[in-house]
Amino acid sequence: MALRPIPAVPAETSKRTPARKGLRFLQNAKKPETVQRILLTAERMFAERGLAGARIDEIAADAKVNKALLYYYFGSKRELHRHVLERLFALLLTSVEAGRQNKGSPKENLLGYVNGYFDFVSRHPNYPRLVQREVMECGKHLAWIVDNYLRPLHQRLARAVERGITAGEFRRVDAQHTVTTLIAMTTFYFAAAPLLSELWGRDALHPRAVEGRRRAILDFLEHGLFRARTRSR
Amino acid sequence: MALRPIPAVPAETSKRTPARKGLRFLQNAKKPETVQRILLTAERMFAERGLAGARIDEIAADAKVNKALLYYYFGSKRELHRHVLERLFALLLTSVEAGRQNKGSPKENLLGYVNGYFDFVSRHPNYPRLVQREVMECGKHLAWIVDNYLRPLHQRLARAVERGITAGEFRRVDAQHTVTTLIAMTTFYFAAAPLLSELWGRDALHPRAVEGRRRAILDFLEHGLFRARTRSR
DNA sequence: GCGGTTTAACTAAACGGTTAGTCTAGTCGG
DNA sequence: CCGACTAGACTAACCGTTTAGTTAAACCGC
Repeated sequence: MALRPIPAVPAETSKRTPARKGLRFLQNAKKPETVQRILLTAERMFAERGLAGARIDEIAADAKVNKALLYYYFGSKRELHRHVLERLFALLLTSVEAGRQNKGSPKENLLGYVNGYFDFVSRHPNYPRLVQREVMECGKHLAWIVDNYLRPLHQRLARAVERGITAGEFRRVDAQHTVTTLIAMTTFYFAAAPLLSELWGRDALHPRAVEGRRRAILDFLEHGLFRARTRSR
Repeated sequence: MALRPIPAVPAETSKRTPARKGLRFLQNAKKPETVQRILLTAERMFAERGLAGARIDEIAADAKVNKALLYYYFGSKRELHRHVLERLFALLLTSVEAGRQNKGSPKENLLGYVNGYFDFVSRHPNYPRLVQREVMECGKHLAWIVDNYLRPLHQRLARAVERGITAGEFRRVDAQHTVTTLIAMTTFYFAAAPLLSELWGRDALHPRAVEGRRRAILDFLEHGLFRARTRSR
């Protein structure tokens, strides 16, 4: 049943991230497909079992390379994990960047963010589990992620909500909690997809199920946040 | 700041779960407080770092017992982990059982569940992280948890939603997705509490913050689910 | 074009630190 | 005496990491 592992999805853009010193594969990269295969396999494993639970041997075997190659490219398990995360965060940022529209009403603006985030996560279903894992342990690693990636996103969303409130399009809600709820509705669904598949007896990541989820979120959002002419307050 | 570990909370009832054969501490239990201390420490560690990430030596040291005592009582790391989970599930079931009210309108009924779940989670903030960890990996362990604990709960909630719809009190929403959203709004908040604390610069588990979250959820629920006279559809 | 050199990609196998789990010998309170 | 518990040494396996190579292609002077 739907408890098969969730495959990692490669980057949609062929151009790679700018060079980082000390990392061979980003400088010359004669065979980028191997590095990709390692990254995608690692993404899947880390999402499923976490940094501590994933096994280097298994990642190497699944990626069909010798495990020494992981060290040749990434230096250590932690570094590999960091690269998996950073790759996804970079994709998320560009994805959200692409989906935003500064013109348009606050409602259209917010819906752009919500749909953008939902699109990204449905294209990268491992992302929520990887981030959830980071977010659940209170280490300094977390602070770094928050400062560099999550806080900017949350602040944008919060501002979008506040603009909607001052424009009178949204109800007078708590912006912080509303953003949390928005993120939760998408993130939880994909992070708990194995559970929901088991629970419903059908694959929660099937495209039809995913679109159903999107509709449910937009519906809830519509009647939970937006002030319509026919509704009070 | 708010990145301190989240303490585990002991059972509210003094009576223990019925005896299981093969487990010394449940049969005679001359010093139940030691067993409790082990369980609560393990709960905190497993929530923070997961089964694979938590260290037996560290749990023993934090619980101020000799490591051999963990094996004396629980036999293995996995068994200890299983007991931590089962203890919490048992508490959850009794807690939800206590909070339900079959009389009353569908709305009151559903609110009873939502508040009951919220109360339980806010009293046991480690629960969401422990369960989230289980739910994210697709093992057979998951199927067992779902069948025994999660499915019954979800079904009750789904029926509560459906009754509200047929009674005309709720909008005509998808019951499954609505339940998922209800669970998500509470679960995600507490599971991601370390993140939110970091993000907001204040402790997300502080009682005032927790009550703020409850209000936000109920508000969202009110305007997202319930059909009011003044609202359309 | 051709031998020789370099370099990136990759491997087999060992190495060694960590850690779950065990054992012994014993203490202490009732 | 017995059951709860400790101190701490110990083991065996697991698993991250390293080493010491091999292969193949690109490069280069002639």
